[in-house]
Amino acid sequence: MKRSRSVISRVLSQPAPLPSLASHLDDVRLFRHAHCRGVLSDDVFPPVLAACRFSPSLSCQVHALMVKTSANLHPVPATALLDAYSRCGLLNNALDVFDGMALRDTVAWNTLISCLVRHGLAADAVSNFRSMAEDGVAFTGFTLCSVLKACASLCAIRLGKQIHAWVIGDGDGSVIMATALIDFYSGCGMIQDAFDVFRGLNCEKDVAIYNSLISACIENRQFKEAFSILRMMKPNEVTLTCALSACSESLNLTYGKEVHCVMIRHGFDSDATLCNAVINLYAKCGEVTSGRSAFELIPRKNVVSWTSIIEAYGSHGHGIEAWKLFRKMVEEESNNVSPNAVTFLSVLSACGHSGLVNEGRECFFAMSNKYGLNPGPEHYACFIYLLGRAGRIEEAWDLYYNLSLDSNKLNSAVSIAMLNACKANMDLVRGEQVAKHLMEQDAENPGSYILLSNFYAAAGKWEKAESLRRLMRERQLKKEVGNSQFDVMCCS
DNA sequence: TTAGGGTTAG
Repeated sequence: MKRSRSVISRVLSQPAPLPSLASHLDDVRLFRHAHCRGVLSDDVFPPVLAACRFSPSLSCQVHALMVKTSANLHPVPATALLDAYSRCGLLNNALDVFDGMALRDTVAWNTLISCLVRHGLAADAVSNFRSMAEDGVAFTGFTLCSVLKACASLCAIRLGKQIHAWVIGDGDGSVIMATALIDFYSGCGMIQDAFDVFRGLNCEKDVAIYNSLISACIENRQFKEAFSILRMMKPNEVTLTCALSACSESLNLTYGKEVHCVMIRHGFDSDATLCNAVINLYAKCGEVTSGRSAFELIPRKNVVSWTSIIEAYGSHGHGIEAWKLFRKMVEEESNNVSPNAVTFLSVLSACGHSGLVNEGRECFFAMSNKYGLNPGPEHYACFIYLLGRAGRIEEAWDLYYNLSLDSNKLNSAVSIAMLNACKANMDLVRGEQVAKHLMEQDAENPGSYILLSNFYAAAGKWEKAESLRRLMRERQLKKEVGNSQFDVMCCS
């Protein structure tokens, strides 16, 4: 921020700006001022792009001005533009900027790779890392941190270990690199290697690396270790969010309440991310009312806050309350929050569990018609489950049949929902068609055999039910045994 | 003057 203000003020030939101008909005205003006075130069664009990197429309407007002044032809402003597009979600614009760059230095490649990782294109990130080397551009620690993230998503252990070996050889003992390595090993399920990186670090450890190790423990279900690390450190908001996540995952409500108290004592109770983790803790541990209280106290509720509380009610069978909250979310204009795909899934699921067919239908169609969101297979599965449970087998079948014409929209979750609908409505003919799809989609999943076997058993087709169990044994497929956990409260 | 690490909802 300091840098951006000084650059702009230099352009305007003005004295140092007032401290009150230190916001993104002020940067943009100053930029507009500079533009009106016709004093735009290449070095104005990077700080302004950093200021409007969360706004697609502002990024596009600045891009237009860059074309007008030819600033887009220079690597530094062009890289800043690529980064702005990447951060505000315009992936194709970002890639076009990179393609149009005549000179691509290390930073430009790093920004591209980081952009691809941010948008979930890990394989493309790795292939561009290789292209970078082929083009003779030297990589840096920045590059490797992004590539390690891609390796974790792809579970590319070999490449990740090669990078680790290179880091050791290069003598990069930075805490940032160590954090990236911990994330990589954790993502690949190699928690001991993550601990080895942590123990082997010779420089001062900061709060982020502790947080990373706690997250690694949670991801690998090592809750005891996560709590031990917590006791050794001075927590910040992120630490407490991780701690709450550990409590939710391990259903440790007692410790979760302690963390909630610590959070209030530290004055972190207006942090939306942390408050959302509190809602999730209470919901997972069955205390929906406490979750609701936490929700009501959040000063600026975001889409995750709303979705968390809707999910909390829905998963505990309170479909009507979940529906009411959804209506409140979309009707209160002051919220300035729109439901996303996860919100719709939570609402559909809540309606399904409570038999709210009309509400579920309204929600399903509003998703695309009103909010422009394409339902994914998980939304179709939820809606078909809801229809089947309510005896609307014809409507469920029409939807399923149309989906079966487009393989991108049909997966095993949708087929399982349809098979359950057929089972609930004793529709053997359609059920057998779905069973065929399911075995094509997921023949390695023991759950599919159990489901099909149960379907035939419910229809009285015992021989078919038994033959599926036999086939499962022959293929040595074993379903993982389910388990439940509960705390026993002792009152003296 | 551009790029890298830790957190929340299904």
